[in-house]
Formats: sequence, C-alpha cells, structure tokens
Amino acid sequence: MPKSSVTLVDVAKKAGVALVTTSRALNGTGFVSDETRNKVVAAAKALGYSPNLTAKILKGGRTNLLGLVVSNLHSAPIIEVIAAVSLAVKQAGLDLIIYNASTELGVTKQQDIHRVLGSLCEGILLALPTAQEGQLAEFESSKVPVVLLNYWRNQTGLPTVRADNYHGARAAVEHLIGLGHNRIAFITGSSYTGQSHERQRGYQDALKQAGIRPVKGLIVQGDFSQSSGFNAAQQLMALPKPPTAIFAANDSMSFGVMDALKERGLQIPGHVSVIGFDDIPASNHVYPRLSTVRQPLAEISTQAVRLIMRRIRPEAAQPVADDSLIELPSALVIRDSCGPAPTAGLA
Amino acid sequence: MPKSSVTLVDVAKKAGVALVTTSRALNGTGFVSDETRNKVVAAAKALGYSPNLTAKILKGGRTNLLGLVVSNLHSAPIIEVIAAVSLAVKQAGLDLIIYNASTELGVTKQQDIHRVLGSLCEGILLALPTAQEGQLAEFESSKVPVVLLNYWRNQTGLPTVRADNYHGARAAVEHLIGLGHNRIAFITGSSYTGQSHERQRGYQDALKQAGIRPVKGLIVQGDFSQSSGFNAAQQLMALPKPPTAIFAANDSMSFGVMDALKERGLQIPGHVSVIGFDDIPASNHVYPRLSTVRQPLAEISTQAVRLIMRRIRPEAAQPVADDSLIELPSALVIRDSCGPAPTAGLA
DNA sequence: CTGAAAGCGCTTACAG
DNA sequence: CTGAAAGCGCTTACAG
Repeated sequence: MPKSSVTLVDVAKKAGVALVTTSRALNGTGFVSDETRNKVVAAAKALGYSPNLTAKILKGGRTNLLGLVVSNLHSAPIIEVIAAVSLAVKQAGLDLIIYNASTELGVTKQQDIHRVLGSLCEGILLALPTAQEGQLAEFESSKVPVVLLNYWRNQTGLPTVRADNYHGARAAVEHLIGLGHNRIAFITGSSYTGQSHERQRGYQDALKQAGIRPVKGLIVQGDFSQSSGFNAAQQLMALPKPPTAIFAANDSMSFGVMDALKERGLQIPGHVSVIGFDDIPASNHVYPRLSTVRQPLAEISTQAVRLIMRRIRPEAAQPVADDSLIELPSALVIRDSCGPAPTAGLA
Repeated sequence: MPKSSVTLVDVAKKAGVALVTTSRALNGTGFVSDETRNKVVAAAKALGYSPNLTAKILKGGRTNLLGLVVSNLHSAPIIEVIAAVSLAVKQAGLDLIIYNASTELGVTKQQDIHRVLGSLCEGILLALPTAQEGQLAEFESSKVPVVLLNYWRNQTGLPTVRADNYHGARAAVEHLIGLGHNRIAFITGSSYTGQSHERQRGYQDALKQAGIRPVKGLIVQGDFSQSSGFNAAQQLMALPKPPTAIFAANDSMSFGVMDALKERGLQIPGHVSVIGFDDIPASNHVYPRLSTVRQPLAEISTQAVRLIMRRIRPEAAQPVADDSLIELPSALVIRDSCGPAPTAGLA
C-alpha cells in the first residue's frame, strides 16, 4: 500500500500553523506574512509534500489539464498534431493528457474516454477523423468544451478546425496541368474520413476547369497506406495508356507510388511525376524529394487550442464573431518529384 | 460555467432511494434488489449521469488509470511502444493516459509530470531514453509504482524492461561478415541514450571475434536522424577505401544511407549492403526492403505493463523471483538490403 | 494577517 | 436488502 503520501495537514502540523494558512502560503492566495510563508514552504519541502490534484479538482479548482483524443497513431500527420497541440497547450500554461482511442484496441468504448477525460480535463480536443455520429453524440452533450480537429466525416454541432482539402488538391493538380500533363491519375484514400473525397473533388474540378476529359480508369482506390499506393501505381502503369502524373491522396501513398515506379525502372519526374498531400516530415527526405500539399497542421492545432482556451478562460480572450468552423488554407509545396510531361514523341 | 453535471444525489433523488444505495446499484457493490437496481439505472440514464472520477479517486478508490510518459514523438519506435502499451493496458482492463514530456516544450519541468500523473494514475511507465539522473529522482521516491522502458542511460533503482542491444548488433554484423564483408562501417546514434553505445559494442566485438581489424574512419557519428545517416554515408563513400557494408544504429539513418547510395548511383545490395536497427514499420516498405535487427517493442511494452500490474494488483499476479531488470532478445530480420560482398576483382 | 467551518462527489465501514 | 454517518485532501467564503 503506497498510501503514505504527505498531506496538507502534515505540512501544517510541521510548520505549526493552521491548515488553511498552509494552503494559502503554498498557493500564493490571499495574505500570508513572509515569515509564515517561509516556514510553510520549508516544512513542505522537508516533508516532500506534493499536492493531491484530485482533491483540488474536486473542490472546483481548475485542473489546468486539457485532453487530446487520437485514433490512429500510425499516421504521420497525427504525430504532427500531437506535437503541435502539446506545444500550444504548454504555451497556454496548461498541461496536456493524450488518450489513444484506436479502434484496434477493440474494447475502447467512447463512453470510457468521456468518463475519464470529462472529469479530469477542462477541455477536450478530438482528432478523430473516423468518428461516427454516435461516437460524437456523447461529446456534444459534454459539460466540458470540445473541439474537433480535421474532421470531415459528418455534420456536427461541435466547433471544428480543419484544413482546406479542396483547394489544396486543386492547386496540386493545376500544378501538374501547368507542367503539361493531361493524363493525371488520382489515388483515393479511405472513403470514411471524408478528406479523400474533398481532395478528389479538387482533382476533378481542376481537370474540368482545364478542359481535360476525366478518364475512369485513372482514378484508383487506395486506403492511405504506403502499400496501397504501391499497388495502385502498379495497376495504373499497367494501363494501355498509363498516366504521366500521379496525384495520391496522401504522402504515404506517394511513397508507395515512387517505389512501384522505381521498381519498373521509371524515373521520377523524368517519366512520371508524383505529387502527394500532407507534407509529412519524411516527404522532404525521400529521394526525389516529394512535391506535395502542406496541411497547416501546426496552425490547426494552435487554433484548436485557442478555441478551447477561449471557452475555459473567457476572461483572457478577446471576443470573436463566429468560430464554430475554421478552415485553414493548404499550400502547394514544390520540390523535386514533378516535372514537365514527357513529350509524346519521346514517350 | 459548465458546472451543471448531475451527481449521485440527483440520481438518488430521482430514483427515490438513498445516496448509498444508488452508489451500490451503479457499481454492483454489495446487495441491491433487482427492482431497486433497475430503478436507479433508469434514473441515471434519464439524467445522463456520469460519475465524477476525481471524487472516486479521492475516496481512495482505484482510478484504473496508468500513465505513460514519452519524450520524443518523432521517433518511430516510440510510436510502436505507445501502441503496444495502449493495447496491453486495455487488455489488463485499465485505461492509459499519455503525457508528452518533449524537451522541445521547454517549460516541461519533470515535477509537473509527477504531480499530474502521480495523483491521477495507479502506475507510471517511463519511455524516457534521454532522461537524466535528476529527472528520475522524483520518480524513484514516487508513491506510485514506476517502470522504465528501454532505458540505458544510467544506473537507476527503478525496474527496467529493455531490449538486448548488444547481441542484436552483434548478430547484424556477424550476418554481414558471413556474407564476406570485411570493410563494415558503423554509424552511431546520439550518445546520450546509451543505446547507440551498446550497439557499437556489439559491432566492435563481432569484428574482433572474426579477426577483422577495426578501422577508425569506418565509425561515423550520427544522431539517429535520417539526414544524419545520409551525411554519414556521403562521408563514408568518399573514403579512399569505402566500406562494402554499412550498419546504422537505427533504421531511420539506414534510410538516409540508402538515399545517399542511390544518389551516387550505387546499388543496394549489389554495391553496398545496408543494415539497420529497430525494424520500424517503414523498413518493410522501403525499396529494397531493409534488413535490420528487430527490437521486441511489443513484448517490452507488455512486460512493462505486467510489471506495473503486479505491483498495483498483487492479488492477481503470480509471484516471480526478481524482475527489477528484464532484458529481451533482439532478433535479426533478413530482408533484401544485404548481399555478398562484391569481389575485389569486380569492384 | 490567521483560523474554524463547510463542502466538492463519492465510497466505505457501521447499523438496522 | 437499505440507510445515516464519516471522511478522502483540499479550497473557498466567513469571521476574527
């Protein structure tokens, strides 16, 4: 039984003052003479006192804790989000607790998350791209503020901060078109996050705008994984008229595409151009360096934290009109994986 | 003020029974008639009651929470650890809270971690390869059980579960020697985790055992990052007598090595063999697929959770002799990036 | 500037 | 099977 924690009364006794004075001395609340404070602080230190957070919370005090729920640790963007949220929360002077709600875990009932985080945290950030309506319901009636990050799947009453997938995808495809490509393939991601759909819409509108007739076979189903990108590229390059450029719905699939292309002895971008979406750190390290669309993950995270903070510390926030949906622009990042379309004569 | 949470007394009032009965009915503790239980459950549901975790904790109840502290989200192995620990904790019937103690966050004083996690969790797992003695001191006197994962940096009184880096590295180098290589380079990781040191020791002993004279210039300093692997490989291949095989202290650096080799037009493993350490998921997806040494991260995580569980739920554990240091074997994984040493004649 | 009292929401003995 | 009481460790009014 490691139940031997020292409490405030122990410190009070040792310092020879009242319990309440001890509390004040340690928290810097109210008036305490310097002499008393020093005595108390010394006693606390001598005893190795550390306050019991839960008692504080129960008393209605602020926990200074924010919760972040994530559902897929094996996705590079989510790691960026975690890092950025950690930093933003720190800067706001609070602490962050992360909860892994991976569905692989099976047993994870959304109710658990809410029970645990709901009574511990002052606010909750949800990075749950695949969450279904039912899962969100619990949070919609939550007593603590909740914000959604990069959520596209359904309508929801919850405030949301996300990237503009549509215009980012358009920019990628327009870049390719500008390089002279007109046989441009698209590899989709999993359909259930909604993000892939937005990117596909951007792809299709860019083609239409340029007067390029869409070709059915040039859209291939992927699932955001590197190997699905590999397979999709295999399939595309086996076409009678293979594409000269491939736009994958995320960077991971682009890596798979590059591998498949290299295995066929094809040069990037000499023979085929490749462009991705996300701009994860690895994209700047592969060879050739991947052109892609940058999701403003850091800014999304910062804004989401700002939204939460505005709700839990209204006194420190400047009023803003409407912030129930913030959509941040994605930016084209041009590196080395896209080049001019090979001329027909040489192809 | 979202202070409108329904409490046990609300439920009790609505159900028309005493507070204590409500508690029992909801927790399945003690005797409650089916009729009463049904009434209570119905009332709780109608009110949308969700128990206040902190009050439970304060009463000395179990929190059913374990904490995991990590320090570098941008390392692939740590992600595996998080995933595996999440799963193991789930299977043990508890919940996991993750705390990001990245030093990039600057402000993170170890004390915060301890204060927050210490009063919330029944046990704490520390995946802090770079932690210094001082940082660990706080945890050594902790009232809640603490276990270290993959810690090598210093001596510590804390129970530790880790991979056998030394024999894993030896196996990697012996594999290379078996393929006829005798100019084998080693790229170190950051020195401050202690892991790189162990791997280097394995490298050196394998060479010695085979009667291969160590060459100073064949050991190059890296820092576990992909780009440091790239640079190290550049440097190595610029040597008058470049190596025919490169052993990098982790997989990320191996990727950098491969990129550097490809950029020089060298074939892997035709011209140069490459082997890494970790076996992160990407290693099976790069081209060519990377031979490496597999850290038993999943098993390390499982064992660490088992250690904690034994301490916080002694009744459910079978007694074991000594478990203050568990070292799990690393396994050689042979894929496509290592081949026979090019014969001098052809080189 | 310091202290005695009440209470946060819950559970654990102790009585019926 | 059900209930009244005490108390977990702390903080916030309320009095001196």
